[in-house]
Amino acid sequence: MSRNSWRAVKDIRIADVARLAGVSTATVSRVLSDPDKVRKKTHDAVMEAVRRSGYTPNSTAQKLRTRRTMNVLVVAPRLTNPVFAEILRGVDDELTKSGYGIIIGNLDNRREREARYVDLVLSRQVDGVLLLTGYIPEHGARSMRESGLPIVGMCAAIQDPAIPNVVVQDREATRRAVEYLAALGHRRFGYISGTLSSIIESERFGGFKEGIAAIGLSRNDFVRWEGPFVFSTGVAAAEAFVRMEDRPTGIFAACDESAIGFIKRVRAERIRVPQDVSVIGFDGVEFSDYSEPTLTTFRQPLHELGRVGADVLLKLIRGEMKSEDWNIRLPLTLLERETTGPVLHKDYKSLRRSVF
Amino acid sequence: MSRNSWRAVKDIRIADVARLAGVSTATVSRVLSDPDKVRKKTHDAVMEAVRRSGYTPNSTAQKLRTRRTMNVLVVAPRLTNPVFAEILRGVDDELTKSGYGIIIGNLDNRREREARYVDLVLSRQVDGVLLLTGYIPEHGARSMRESGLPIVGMCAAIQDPAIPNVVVQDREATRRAVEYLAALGHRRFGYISGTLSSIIESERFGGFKEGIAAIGLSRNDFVRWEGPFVFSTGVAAAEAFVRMEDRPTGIFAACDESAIGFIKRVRAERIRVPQDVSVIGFDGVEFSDYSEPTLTTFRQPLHELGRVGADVLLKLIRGEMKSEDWNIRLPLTLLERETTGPVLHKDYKSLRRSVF
DNA sequence: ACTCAAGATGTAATCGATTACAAAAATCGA
DNA sequence: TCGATTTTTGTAATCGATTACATCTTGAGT
Repeated sequence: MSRNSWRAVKDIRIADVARLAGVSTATVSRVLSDPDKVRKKTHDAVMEAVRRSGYTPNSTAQKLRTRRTMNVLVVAPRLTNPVFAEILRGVDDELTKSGYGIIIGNLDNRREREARYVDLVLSRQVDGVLLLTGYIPEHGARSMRESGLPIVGMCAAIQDPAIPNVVVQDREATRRAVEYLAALGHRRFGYISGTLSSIIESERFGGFKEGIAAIGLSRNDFVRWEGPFVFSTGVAAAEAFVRMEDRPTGIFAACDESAIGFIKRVRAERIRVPQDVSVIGFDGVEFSDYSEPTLTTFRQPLHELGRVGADVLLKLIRGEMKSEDWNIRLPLTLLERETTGPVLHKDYKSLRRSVF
Repeated sequence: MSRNSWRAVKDIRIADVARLAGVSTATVSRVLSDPDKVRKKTHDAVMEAVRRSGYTPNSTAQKLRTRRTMNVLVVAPRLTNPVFAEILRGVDDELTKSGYGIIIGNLDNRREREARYVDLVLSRQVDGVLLLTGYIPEHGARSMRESGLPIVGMCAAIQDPAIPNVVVQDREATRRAVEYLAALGHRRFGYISGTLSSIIESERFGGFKEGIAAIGLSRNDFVRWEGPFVFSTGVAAAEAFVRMEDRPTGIFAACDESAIGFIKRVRAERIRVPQDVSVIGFDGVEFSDYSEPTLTTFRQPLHELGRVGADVLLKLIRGEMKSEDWNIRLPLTLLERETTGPVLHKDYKSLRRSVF
């Protein structure tokens, strides 16, 4: 069986259409791309030939000739994460309007996969790149950076004047989270981290520490539990939490998954949320609406983030703007729901005694 | 500003490398694609030139010449659905091993988006198609079906001998769900549907009715609540449920989201799960592990489904097999957890009185 | 009817690789 | 060392479109 055994039986080229319509290939091309440049009568004849032959231009040939691929690479750390999936929807909506396609660069949290996507750039398979990671992938001798291709960062800011960033204000939001808990009377805090090497994590932890400082507390007034952005990180944090002598009462989780994992686990120990411990998440993914109790969290404008990022990239590709001075920072919304509340007892141990 | 203002300053072509190495373009090409065909000395000289110039072949030109794009189109109804995201991971793992890329066809539940992806096929931008939908998109005069491109169905079986299906046994599983609830003593059932027009839904509902018949009951012994595969469908079902006189005690939901939406809502009415009503979901997505109570559900082998589907498609593309007689059906696993239990009271009204 | 500009169409180069075929170089045996 | 054979390399056609430039039509103005 030949290697190309699967190919369509009939493959119609522009020359076939030209012959059928009795014109040159140039005319057929013009009819399809710039109809005003040909006479109505010719136009109709060509269109008729196109219809009858079922011709669709070979887009690879178009790409080669025009040097535009109409594709954009979106590099994401992990596709199963609903945050990235939702951003992707926004990106897709915007790109589709302009006829651009998406090629997914799913790192699946494995950094060695980067090489593959850098190659897509170097071999000119895309016209631009959206980075949902906080850094520019390197690869061998050359990198995306040197390719000259437009890149937009959509994670925490990439420090490079040539690269515009479209991000959310996670530092500010995290800081607000601490202040919000403090206003409810909390004075001992827990911080459940995300993936340590990620820039998002360091932004959020940075904001957290700013908040701690802002309310006049110090490094001694909080504990930090570490792990990636997944449910089980919250579960592990909860297990450390229940073993503590002097438990914090206000918990900030760097993502909703770990917040929910934490809550599920502490409730199994008959610790009540929010009466015994308040928990605040981050992201505002859909299932946080359905957790028990409903999660207090910051909702990211994910769809908008995707749309704005894609829009900036398209402007860059079209040469309608330069990279400098494009750092957009979208605000987050605090959803005050059921997992946070005022501190009931200063001394948690006495609380336990009184309840059980 | 010129239209191509973004393009890299230096663009190295194969001819540049050839000149640098003092050989012809044919030799450079051979060094890169079939190194054994050239003398070691030439090989080294060419590689040195490649390294020094930072050459990467223009893959669009390669595609045009070889008529292979090394891309596969994956058509999915909705990307934010964790089920599809997980399948996609499996697909990605398998395709990456063979050097193929993924182009995402996200329908976002809007059927009119199909045209765009049919065009990708007709304009020969992909070598094959994986359908996570239950039907082949049509478009204008021609369709994917006529393109002659290999297609693999990964939803409920597509009825076309030319198209292999790699699917899960959802009909059997749903039937088993009914029998499982019946074994716990349930005799009045509720069925929370998924998107009505989807083939998955009709498969699952079909299995449900088979189960009802198998335990000797009839159409009068269950109610069906309709809606798409989302949380709010379960919420709406719950609202109808609480208004009922003679409530069912065994609920099957066609997806975990609606099962969780249902549970969240009935608990708000102080109806207990599973003491008052048992709920069984479908899919086994990650957050079903963290719902309260932990959801009883069928776990789909999503990652494996993706890998197997991609593998079948690659075999088809390579001409290593024919489409006929390739219908793979993967089994599901029942996760018996906390939302199902034996029937406690035959008469639910007396139950309410006795409890509150 | 004639000129000339504007508009429509055709010819052929081009995008950047791969590869059939031809030509040259290396290898081998006698 | 010579010719036959095998291996290596080069030349040029090819994939299928777009588009600069040349050429031919059309129609307005006089």
